[in-house]
Amino acid sequence: MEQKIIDLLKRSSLSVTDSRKKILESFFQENSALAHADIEQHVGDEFDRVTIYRTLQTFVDKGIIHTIPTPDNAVLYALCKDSCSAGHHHDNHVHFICDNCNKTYCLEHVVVPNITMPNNFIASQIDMVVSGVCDICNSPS
Amino acid sequence: MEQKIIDLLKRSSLSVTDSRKKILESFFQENSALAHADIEQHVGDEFDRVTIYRTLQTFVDKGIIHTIPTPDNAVLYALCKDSCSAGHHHDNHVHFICDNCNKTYCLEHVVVPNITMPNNFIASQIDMVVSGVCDICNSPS
DNA sequence: TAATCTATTGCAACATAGTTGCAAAACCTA
DNA sequence: TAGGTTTTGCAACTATGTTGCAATAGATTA
Repeated sequence: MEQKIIDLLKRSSLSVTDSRKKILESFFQENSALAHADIEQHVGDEFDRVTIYRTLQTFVDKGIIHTIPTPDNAVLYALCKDSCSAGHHHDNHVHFICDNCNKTYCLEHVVVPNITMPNNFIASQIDMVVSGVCDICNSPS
Repeated sequence: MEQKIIDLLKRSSLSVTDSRKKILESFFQENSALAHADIEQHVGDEFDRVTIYRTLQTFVDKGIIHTIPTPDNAVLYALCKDSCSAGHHHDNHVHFICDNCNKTYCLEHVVVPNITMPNNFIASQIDMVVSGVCDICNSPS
């Protein structure tokens, strides 16, 4: 784990610091999208609020994570898959927010469908966010 | 215009007040989705910030307007069409944000396509936000 | 249309989210 | 390990949104 994270940082030409390692660790451990507050909680008060903001921004810039728009307008961050490169996300999958457990998933295999735009409208980016009940919350206990 | 607004308020069993009239007027005049800040600007300092927040919330509750999630996580509000009733929006159209003029449109005639969910995921709501260049910005001047 | 009751507004205070400048500390390179 | 560079923490600030409560405006009924 430690090594995987260090490699990822180096590959993105970022210096390896404690806060970056800890924050990336949160994403690998949780395996779902995280809000700023989730991360703050996960790393404890080991790092300053500002550092977390700046680290997340850096990760977005480098294409390590991407942001997800949500219906209630909280900012969520999730790990990008390998196909993402700095500044150019191939982020055309659907996001799913569970109304029950509140987790957010990247549905990597559900591709955003094409839509027909009205005359003279040109689409460059499409965000699709589905909410409902996830597989875990939906399975019989 | 005045009468149309008063009727709409009465139909929603809301009392007719100056702030409600003025805020609704903004929506009818602009004919695009508005952020809280847009409205604050439009009505001037005639009304308190708090009043605007509460009025928008009331309108959402009554199904007069609906919120739109945006990729940069600003809250936008837009008029609901007649098919919306209190609490139950038939809000299955696509929203469009112009990267150039920054206006947000409800593409009333572009219906959110069906998607196939992974096993055991159940979708209850789908939000689709497209960004790009709108017809006005795209037409030759 | 005046009296009364209820709903709405404005104010003040607070809470949360996010940003910026700058000095101190940590990281990387050689 | 010495140097320059990057990152961090602190403090202060802005923007955004919320709550309680007293004052006011709207609706209702006689």
